[in-house]
Amino acid sequence: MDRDEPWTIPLVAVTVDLAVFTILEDRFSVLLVERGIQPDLGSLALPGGFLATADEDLATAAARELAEETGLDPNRIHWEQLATYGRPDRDPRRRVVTVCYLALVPSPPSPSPGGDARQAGWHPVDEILADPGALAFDHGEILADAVERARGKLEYTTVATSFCGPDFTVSELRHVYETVWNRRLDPRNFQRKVLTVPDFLTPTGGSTTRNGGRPAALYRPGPAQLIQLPILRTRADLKPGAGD
Amino acid sequence: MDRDEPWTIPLVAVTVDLAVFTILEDRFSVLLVERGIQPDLGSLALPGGFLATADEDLATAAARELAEETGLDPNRIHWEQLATYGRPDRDPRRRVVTVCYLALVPSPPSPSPGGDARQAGWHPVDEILADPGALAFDHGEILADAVERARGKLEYTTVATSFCGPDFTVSELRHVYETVWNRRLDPRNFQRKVLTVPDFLTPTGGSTTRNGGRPAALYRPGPAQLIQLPILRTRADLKPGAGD
DNA sequence: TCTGCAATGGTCACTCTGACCATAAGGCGG
DNA sequence: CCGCCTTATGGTCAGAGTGACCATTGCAGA
Repeated sequence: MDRDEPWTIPLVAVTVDLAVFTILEDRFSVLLVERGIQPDLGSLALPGGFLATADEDLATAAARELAEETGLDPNRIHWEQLATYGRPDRDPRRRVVTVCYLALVPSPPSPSPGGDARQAGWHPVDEILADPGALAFDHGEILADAVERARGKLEYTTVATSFCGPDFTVSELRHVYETVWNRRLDPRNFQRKVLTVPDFLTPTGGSTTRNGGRPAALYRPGPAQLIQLPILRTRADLKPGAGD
Repeated sequence: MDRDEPWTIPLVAVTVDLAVFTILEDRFSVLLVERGIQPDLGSLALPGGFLATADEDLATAAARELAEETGLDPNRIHWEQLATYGRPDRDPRRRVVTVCYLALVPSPPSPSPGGDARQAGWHPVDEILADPGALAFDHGEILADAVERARGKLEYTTVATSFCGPDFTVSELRHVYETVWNRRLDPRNFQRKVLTVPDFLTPTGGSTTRNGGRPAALYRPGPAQLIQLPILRTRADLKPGAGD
C-alpha cells in the first residue's frame, strides 16, 4: 500500500454456504446443487449465495438460503454456524469470504431448484468424500469439516433427534447414530444409554409396530441440548483387540 | 430492491477479533484493549482490526493481529477460529462482519500497544463476564462464547498444555484445568487420568523442585490432539449429593 | 537430624460400558 | 386359531473407569 495514499477500509463479498444433511434410504446424505454458471459449470457444490444486501444479517441470510434450498421452515430444524472460509483465491472469479452453516433435517421433501434453476439433489456423504474432486471450489474441505462436526455433535448433544420425525423409536434413533457414524451399535446398550441421559427423550406414551416385530415405545425430543456423559463413538475402539 | 435496478454484489467490511487467554497469577485472564476512538471511547474491547487489504487471507489477518497484540509468534501458540458475528448493527458506525479467533498462550509478555497506541492488558475472565456492560459492541457475547469454547476444549483435546511453558509438571497442568474450570481436582485422580491418555504428555526424564515438596516429574506436550476418553469437567456433579 | 510440603503410590467402592442371552409382544401366513 | 418370525425390551456379568481417600516418598529448609 502506497504510504502517501490514504488507507480505506477494504470491502469484501460475503456469501453463506450450507451443508444440509439428512438420512435418505439409510444413507447419511448431503444436499448438493449443480452449478449453472462458470466456473465449474456442471460441477456439484454446496448450496449458498451472496448476502442479499450489504446489511443483511448473516443468520438471516443463512435462514433464507436454507428455506429456499430445502423448502423447510428454518424455525423447525436444527442449523448452526460451522466456520468461515476466507482464502482469497477460493473462488477464481473474485475474492469471496463464505460463512458456512450446517443443518440437520428429517425426511426431506424433494429439493427445490434454487435461484439459478439448477439441479439440487441429495448425495451420500461417503461417496462425495471419497472423490477428492467431486465438489467445486473448497467445498470438499468444507463438507469434510461439516461431516466431522455433525459426527461429533451426536456424541455430546441431543441433535441426533433432528434427523427423526416428530415421534420416533429408540431403534430409529439408533439407526441415525449408526448411519452417521458408520458403526453398528448394540441395541440393548444403546437403549440403556439414551434412556439414562436426563431429558434426552420424552416418552409419548404410545407405541408403533411400523418396523415389524415387537411394538416399540415412541418418544419425542426432550428439552436437553447437551449430553453430560457423552455417547462416545470411539469408545468401543478402546477395547483390547478392537479393530475399525 | 428496485426490480428495474440491476443487483450488484454487496460488499462488506470484515474484521478479525481475538479472544486471547492466558493464566496470570492463578487467574484465567483475557487480553483486552482500551478503545482509543469513538464509539465507546475508553471502553474495553477484544483486540482486532480490519483486513489490511480486500484480498488478505482471514487466517493471515488473524495471525498478524495476534503477533501485534501479544508479541508472540503465532506459529508457536494455539489459536483457532471461534465463530463469525454478523448482526448488521453490532457496530453503530457501519456494517462490520467480524471473524473471531481464540488463542491460548503461556505466561505472556507484557502486552504491547496496538496500532491505536491504546492500552492493552490482561483481565480476569470471571470479573469481565460478571459485568454485562464491561465490553464494547457485542464483545461480551463473543467473550462468553470463547470462554465456553476454551473450557470445552480442555475436556476433549490436549490444548491445556498450551497454557504451560515448554516443560511442566502434572500439578502445573492440573492448575490450568482448575483455573479455567473454576473447579478443584483431586491430585491423584487427575494424575492417573492424564497419564492414562495416550500421547497427551511426554516425560522429559527430568524433574523439578520449583513448587516445593517432593520433586515432580517434568513433561512436554505429546503428539496427541484429541482425548478419546475425555476429561469431563462436569462428571463429579453427577455423583449423588454433588452441588455446584 | 527433623519437620513440612508436595508428589506419587495404592486401595476400595461405585459407576459405566460392552457383550451376550432370554423373554415378550406384535404381525403374518398357513 | 396357531405357530413362527421379527423386533423390542429385560436382565446379567465381567471389565474398565472414576471418585474419594490415605500412606509413603523425596526433596528443601530450619
